[in-house]
Amino acid sequence: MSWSDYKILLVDDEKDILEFLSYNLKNEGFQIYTASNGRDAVRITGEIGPHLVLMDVMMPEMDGIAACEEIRTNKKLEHTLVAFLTARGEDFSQIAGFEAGGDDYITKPIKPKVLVSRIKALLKRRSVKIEEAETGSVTKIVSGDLIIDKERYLVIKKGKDIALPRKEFELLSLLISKPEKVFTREEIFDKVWGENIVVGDRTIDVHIRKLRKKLGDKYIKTVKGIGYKYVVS
Amino acid sequence: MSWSDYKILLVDDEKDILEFLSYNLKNEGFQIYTASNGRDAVRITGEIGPHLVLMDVMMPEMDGIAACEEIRTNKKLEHTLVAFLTARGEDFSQIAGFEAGGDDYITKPIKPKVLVSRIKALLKRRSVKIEEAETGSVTKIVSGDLIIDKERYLVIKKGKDIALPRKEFELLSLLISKPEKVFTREEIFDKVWGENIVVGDRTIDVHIRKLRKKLGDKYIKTVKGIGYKYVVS
DNA sequence: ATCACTTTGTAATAATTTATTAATACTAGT
DNA sequence: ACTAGTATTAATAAATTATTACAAAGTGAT
Repeated sequence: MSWSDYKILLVDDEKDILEFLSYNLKNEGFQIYTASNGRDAVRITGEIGPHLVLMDVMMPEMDGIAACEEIRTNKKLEHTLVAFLTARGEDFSQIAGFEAGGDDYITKPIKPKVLVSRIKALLKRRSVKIEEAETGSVTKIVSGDLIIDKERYLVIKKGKDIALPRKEFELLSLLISKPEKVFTREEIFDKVWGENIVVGDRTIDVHIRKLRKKLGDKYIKTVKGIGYKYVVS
Repeated sequence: MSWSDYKILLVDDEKDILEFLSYNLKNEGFQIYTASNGRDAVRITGEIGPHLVLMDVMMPEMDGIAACEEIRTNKKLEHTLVAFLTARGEDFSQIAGFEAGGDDYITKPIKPKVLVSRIKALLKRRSVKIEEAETGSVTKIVSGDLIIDKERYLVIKKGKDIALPRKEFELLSLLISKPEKVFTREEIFDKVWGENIVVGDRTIDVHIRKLRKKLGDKYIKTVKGIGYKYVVS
């Protein structure tokens, strides 16, 4: 998945800002759509299903927070990321934004470089779960250049199949289910081994080691004193 | 939310001071209420639910500390801020260390300008905790231009991720959980290290140093003789 | 049941990161 | 200028993770 596969909807009532954002993000290859108020934003989001909606908080017609809440009620858009733009100093808007279900907020003014890296980080942070039509259970997870195929119990890295033993597979699945989230050793034990199974302290490390050997070092990061997390390079 | 939406209860047994405070804060638009002893303060607080109680420590009937304790037992008032007024030279380490204690303390005499900015800082720069929907646990704390991301175990400063080791992360989390509140060294030891762990006197300083190095100097302020506080510039 | 093979877990120890101490310098308030 | 408290730094200790080799348990085919 390259940057040009991502659709981003920009929403702001000030034309200048819309142009500034648009220009900088188009330069990175993103597909850019725009809207100038909350109501349009909700409508367009429903139509095109963008990966990210980047939206001003204060707008006529419908403010960003209300629009975000609206978007969040649509089950089809549950994987859509919403980030808010707020002027420095509008503390309370920032806050409300998070509570409305925003994934990030970005303060204006912002330098193009910072804007772009922030947006890339946001987009990379998510993994896409593919559900089976009938049962609704997750059969594949796509994240970065890895695909977890739960049906076939293997990982596809850049088109190459890598078979993994059960424990290793489950460990990786767990970590990749929430990229960037740090899973504590305790959490890992609970979810991969089960609550009352007791194994030695270094067992997780060894499994992590084996995963790293098979996949490469860059996917699983150690957070010392806490646990491990899956990251998209 | 504008300043006139905030209710402040002033408590002092000296009429002059009450007038001084009242005059200056009314000028800023705050809704001001007054009481001249602790017992009244507790009663009025329960009745009107002020956003902030600004209270002298030494008072007849019921001193500020006892009144604060009382207020803290009321679940409905858990978001009420309590700040103490203390005469310069009074041993306010007692106050600061107090368990349910105040969120800030202000030394008399104080210039109107300083008073007002201090109060505004208290009211406005509250940090906001964002809870995860499922578990109800706090996953993010937003304050000023920092975001504490407990899930990813890192601090985001203007969109930049800064990874912190465990102790540093916990120390910062503690301080940022109540901006402007001074945490005594004792409190910090209790909450970050644990009640019976004993470490040397300079350990906290070193961790503060490391945080300052990574985040910049402006976030953590030393309050000599008492402890440290997180401030929003 | 046995063999060959895979998977899982353990133990020892190396490597690394983080925490703490200790010595010394600095600073603000009298 | 003195003092009490804080800052800074580098060295050292402690905690945690990585790595390796190997043992035990499981699997499947003959």
